[in-house]
Amino acid sequence: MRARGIFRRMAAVRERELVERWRDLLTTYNAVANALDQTLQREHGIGLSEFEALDRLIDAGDKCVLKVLGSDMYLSQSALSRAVDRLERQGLVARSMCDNDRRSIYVAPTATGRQRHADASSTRSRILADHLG
Amino acid sequence: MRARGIFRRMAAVRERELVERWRDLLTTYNAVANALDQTLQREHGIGLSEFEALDRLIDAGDKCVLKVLGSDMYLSQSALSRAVDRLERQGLVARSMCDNDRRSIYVAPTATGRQRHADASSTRSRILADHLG
DNA sequence: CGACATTACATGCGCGTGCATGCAATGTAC
DNA sequence: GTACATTGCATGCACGCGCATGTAATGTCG
Repeated sequence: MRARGIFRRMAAVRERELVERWRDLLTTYNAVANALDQTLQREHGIGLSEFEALDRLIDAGDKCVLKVLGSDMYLSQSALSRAVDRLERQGLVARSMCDNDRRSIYVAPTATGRQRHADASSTRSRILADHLG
Repeated sequence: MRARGIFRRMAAVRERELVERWRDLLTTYNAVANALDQTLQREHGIGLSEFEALDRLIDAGDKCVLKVLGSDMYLSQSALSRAVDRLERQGLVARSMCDNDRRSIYVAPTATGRQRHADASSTRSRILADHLG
């Protein structure tokens, strides 16, 4: 009887810890994400999702099928499609057909896109150092 | 000369670590937030923001000025106002006038709201244990 | 007292998101 | 070969968000 009470109390403590960790995650994420999004938008004219897509694209090499690019991202397929739309409209990436599988679409950064990414990367480092340093 | 190279390399390593931590934060947050939002919506008819508002309201005691409730939340003032709208429309909280300062508005959970919160809390614990355990 | 700034909240607006769907290309079964 | 399922991407739609603004109540200064 006494033992059951102890176990229940331990479980309750564990739950409170989880909730606290979750609230920390919520506030930290929103603070960093908002700061990044606003600063990138103001200083480089691109939002957070566009930058993340461009960043992972350049990380993956010069050319990447859209599906592969989306496979390790947090965005849904439609959100990524539209983020690439916005990047393309600014001339930062270019879509091209894939001959092997004509359903797939290659995305490649342009020279302008590479430059923009380099500029924005230092902004990202600054914001991340401010919030996560 | 050699020393400058070493420092630059150390700074680069530190930046890569920050970016990696940030990507972890992005993916973890989105995974937990999406799972929580969908499960709460499906099993209890409320979204993540509504639950967070209700949760903090009950944590703060029975009655709370809207401004105070928003002070430790990640949501903007307008987003919180509308989250409370949705909670009120479902009869889970009630707004009331504040006699001291008639600009302020009290928010209080109803009996139904307290019950819904208790039910949803166990769902939250389950999801958090799955993702952060 | 009156004029102006500030606070607390609600709301119009544009935008990015996920979901569901559409469409064309590919794979699979017979 | 034909019929059907599946894959990769684009798009209509509803919705929640932040920003800017509106509105009423309060504080402040002369």
